[in-house]
Amino acid sequence: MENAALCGKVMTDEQIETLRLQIAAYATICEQLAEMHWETELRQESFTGMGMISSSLSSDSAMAAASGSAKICARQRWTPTPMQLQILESIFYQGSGSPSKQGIKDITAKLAEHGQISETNVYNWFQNRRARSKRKQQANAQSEEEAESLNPKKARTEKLELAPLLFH
Amino acid sequence: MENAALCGKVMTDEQIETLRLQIAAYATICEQLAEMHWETELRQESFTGMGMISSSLSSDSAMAAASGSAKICARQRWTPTPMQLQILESIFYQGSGSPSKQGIKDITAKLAEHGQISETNVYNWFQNRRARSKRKQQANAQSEEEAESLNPKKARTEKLELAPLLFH
DNA sequence: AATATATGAATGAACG
DNA sequence: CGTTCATTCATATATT
Repeated sequence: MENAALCGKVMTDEQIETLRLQIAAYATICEQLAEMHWETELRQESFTGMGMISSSLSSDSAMAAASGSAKICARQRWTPTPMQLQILESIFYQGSGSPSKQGIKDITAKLAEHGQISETNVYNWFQNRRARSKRKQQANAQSEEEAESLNPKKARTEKLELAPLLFH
Repeated sequence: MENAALCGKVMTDEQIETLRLQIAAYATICEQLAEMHWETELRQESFTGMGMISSSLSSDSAMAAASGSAKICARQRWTPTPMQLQILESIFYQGSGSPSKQGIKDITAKLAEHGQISETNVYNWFQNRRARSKRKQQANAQSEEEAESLNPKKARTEKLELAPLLFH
């Protein structure tokens, strides 16, 4: 960075923005790795039992581990990565509001390239998207009253749904 | 990193593709923002539902710069007036923790006499009120526990910001 | 001002 | 599918 001062900008603003996006993507990946790590750790509970007297630790230790202590991290809910969100939005926007069973499989497969995801996640996402989209329309419908009579500017823009994407 | 420009490819094809998609998305969003701007200017009514602008854009300097002097940055969150708050609290206290759809309409109408408000605001308020009321009770349940020693139950600070690192 | 808290809003998942 | 819950995010307000 020091050289930047001497030589002028090394990167355009756009490139810097690109970088920022990439960084965000990596942050997401790291989160997912962390989550995978936790899940693996949980799964190990059952496996580690093999080297021990499994019967004796059946319920008690399991309960103790589950309830009392760390349980490190209780399940976090899935959050779409920016990339996943964008893909989802574009699919939704392109008309396929209710993908079929197979469609969900395909979409899930595609999104899996950009982060951990399950078919249930995709299914829920479309469910919610539809529901909230519809509710928003209903809300808009209430403003129908006055526009009717005296408003000739019906060049009325299509109410479009936009894709909120972006990072925090 | 700073020498990347001198060393050939800085980004993989996939990364470039990602960038391209992002840019396309930004273009779309800009169009839609502009359109929304007009619409919101036309109708002063509930900016409640229209939150999509600020939250997602806040971190993006480029977008912020784009909006520039034009305002677009409308959305402030609703804040109940003391009078509205009092009415809401009394309704909640009187047992109607979950007002019906129609109930929300009525309440909204009543509160509108004391300041700008929308049904969504009322809906959210009751949602939050219930949730936080319940959480208080939960807190009591914890007193049963051994107020004890070393249970660091809250790994709560978790929402880590992780460092990005490297391209591949 | 800077930090801490309160609270309006967004959203993934669950429920009927 | 429509509605509700639980959690999280972001901002307004309070406190130092």
